[in-house]
Amino acid sequence: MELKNILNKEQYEAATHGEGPLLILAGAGSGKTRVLTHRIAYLILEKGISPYQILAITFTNKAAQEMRDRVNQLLPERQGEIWVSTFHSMCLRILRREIGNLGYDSDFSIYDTDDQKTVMRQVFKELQIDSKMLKERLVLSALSQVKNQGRSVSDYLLEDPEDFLDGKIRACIRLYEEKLKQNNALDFDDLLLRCKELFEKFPAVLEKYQERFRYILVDEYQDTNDVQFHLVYLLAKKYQNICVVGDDDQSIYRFRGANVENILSFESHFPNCKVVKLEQNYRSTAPILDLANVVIAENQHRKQKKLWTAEKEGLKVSFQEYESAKEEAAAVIRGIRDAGWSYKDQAVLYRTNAQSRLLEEQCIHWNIPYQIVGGVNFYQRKEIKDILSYMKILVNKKDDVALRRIINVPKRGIGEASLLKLQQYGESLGGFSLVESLPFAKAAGLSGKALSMVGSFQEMLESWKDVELSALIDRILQDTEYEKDLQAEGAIEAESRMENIQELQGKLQSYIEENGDEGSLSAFLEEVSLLSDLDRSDLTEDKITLMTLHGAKGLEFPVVYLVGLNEGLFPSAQSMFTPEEREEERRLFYVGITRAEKELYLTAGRDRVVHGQYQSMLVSSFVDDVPEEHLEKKYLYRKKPSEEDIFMEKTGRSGYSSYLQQANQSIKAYMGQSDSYGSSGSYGSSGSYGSTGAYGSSGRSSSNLYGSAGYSSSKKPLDLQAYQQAGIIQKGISGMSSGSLDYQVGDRVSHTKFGEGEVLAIEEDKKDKLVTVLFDTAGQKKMLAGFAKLKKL
DNA sequence: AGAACAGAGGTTTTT
DNA sequence: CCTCTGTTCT
Repeated sequence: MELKNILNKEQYEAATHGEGPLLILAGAGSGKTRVLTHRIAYLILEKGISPYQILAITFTNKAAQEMRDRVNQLLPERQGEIWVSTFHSMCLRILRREIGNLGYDSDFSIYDTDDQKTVMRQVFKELQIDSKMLKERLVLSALSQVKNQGRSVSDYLLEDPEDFLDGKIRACIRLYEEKLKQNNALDFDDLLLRCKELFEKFPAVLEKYQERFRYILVDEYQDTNDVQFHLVYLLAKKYQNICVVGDDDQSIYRFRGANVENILSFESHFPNCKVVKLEQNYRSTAPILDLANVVIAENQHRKQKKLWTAEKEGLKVSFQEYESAKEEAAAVIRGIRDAGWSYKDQAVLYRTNAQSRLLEEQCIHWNIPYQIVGGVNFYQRKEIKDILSYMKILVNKKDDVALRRIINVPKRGIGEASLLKLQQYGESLGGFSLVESLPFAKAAGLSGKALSMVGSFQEMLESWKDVELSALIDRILQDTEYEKDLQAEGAIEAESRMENIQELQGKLQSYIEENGDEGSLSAFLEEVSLLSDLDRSDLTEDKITLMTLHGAKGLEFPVVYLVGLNEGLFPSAQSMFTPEEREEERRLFYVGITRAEKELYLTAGRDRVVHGQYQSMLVSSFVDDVPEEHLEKKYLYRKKPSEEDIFMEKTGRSGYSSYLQQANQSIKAYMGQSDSYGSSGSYGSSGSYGSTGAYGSSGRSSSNLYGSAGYSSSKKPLDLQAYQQAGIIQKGISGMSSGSLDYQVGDRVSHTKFGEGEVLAIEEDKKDKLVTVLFDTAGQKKMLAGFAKLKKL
């Protein structure tokens, strides 16, 4: 093969690198998949490596599929021998074989985010924790963090809690872990963590896989988290034939534990490593690439590099602000309709899934075929999860979560009371799960209708034992009369749900065709449990694509619209506080820009509905920051308003700077005399301050922004409302929830994002207590309500 | 046990 | 605004 003619110098160098570690720093659009696939082909054809010894890891199933396809094109006769999989599916495959070592049954279930929440809700109930005080997702994210760092959860639980709240969190985690074990279930994070533990505790097992996978390739390495790094490290340790590809500028998964350091310090983990930089971009025109370079150059923490292209021509990139998000959506969709491109060549990208709705409405209105990728996951839909739960309990008899989900769907008159009896009886038998306890319903004390229904339910399960896999879904639908139950919701709804079930059936059918006799129910469930909606998308149909920026990673389109470039939305309001978060948002912007091949349009809408109320938003600072020569900008009315303007608009007064001074003095004075406790006051309790970018009236419902919510306090140390208006302090930053915990006025506290602060007031706001804290971080004063992320010092 | 009602809370991003 | 949760009533 004349690789030299197909690849450029650097690509060639990377593809034909021999033994030893290799780091490929591949900029956006620099042909990294090409390099990876050719490298695989090179190893097999030129180096005589057996395909069996190659492991390629990607981030999504879709990417895995694409790589498989492209490798197959190069090596049609060696299909299927190479392991191309995601981290999760790789670990799953290994665990299915080896998890016996860790004391699990190999028929374990996999719990997705919803299942995790279900379990955590049970935990809260059992520990009698009020979900006002602690949020399920807070505990789950704490746990996820531990797991993603590759720490052993049992070690973590041995540590002393840092405070009261932390103690509660740990108690929840302990019980959660017990429950998962009881249910013979693993969550997503467990798949990785257990696999790592397996390798560490059983050297023989590790060695087996080290021997097997002599050559390892990892794509999107910048988004690996610590466990993933360890897995790679362990597997590659012996032979050091590890090749990773990534771009630190495209690291956008920090929120789920991705650690950019993994790629930045790869060279120190694998000392004799060869580094290849791919900087020539083959995707985008010069103006697009130019904008991308300007944007990403603002980030401090990155490896220096500059993409270039031979493609000098190209349409200039433009930015347009619209009156409202609705008009923005309309203009974009009309633009798509009138463009000379086919629909499938055009994509609209946005920051949050919620933004898809306006666009969808416009597509319907203008009759444009569209496809929303992501959002509500197919596999998380109620009807799909129901059917899958029926299937799950046939495989894993310990899966109480699945059983509870469907034992009364459709309604059978088996309620909470009956389940409790069953559960208790099962426990008395020595750890019987609910499914295992079903035959003992009578002994457990059930009677009447519930008893007979449990009996027939159990017979039904029994009768499914010998049903052919291909007929199973139909049988379930038939025996449970599931469709009848759906009808209750309404005919249209039922129809679409049945369509989804048919799609699942189709999925099962093609699974059976692919796997033949090898296919089993448990293997099917396993495959399905790791699929996401992104994997379902078919980008070859002639429809425009709507998706989040995260979903767009790794894809490219001739024409791209980046919508919703409003401060508070993108960059997101919750990620503007630390430089790291801001940089990550900017990388996301960069990823968006670099998806475009020929044309790129940036847009914003001034007014948009947030929580049912209109908010007027500023143009994103990401747009403001770009000099005119790189981006043609059309603001609607004016440039970004000054602080003075904002103050004017809100208060109708001038003299912002003297006001600011006065305000600062007042705060200082207050902090100085903070031993005089007891002040309380409810201010601004209308609480719709969502985004920091909101600065007031759009003429519609601005009153809530600085409106009349009563300030009632006997002592009135601060004119808090005024401070809010002046933008010195903020209240109601989302992500912090209200509740009650033992804080007192004057306590020093620390917050994960804002650093140290002092409890300023504890207010009684209807039912909930609100803890209000004044933070003084990096010279900026911030007011927060709630305590979810607070630690007492 | 189940339906009907009221109220609170919630929006990043995903394997 | 819309969805999910908890409560009350049958």
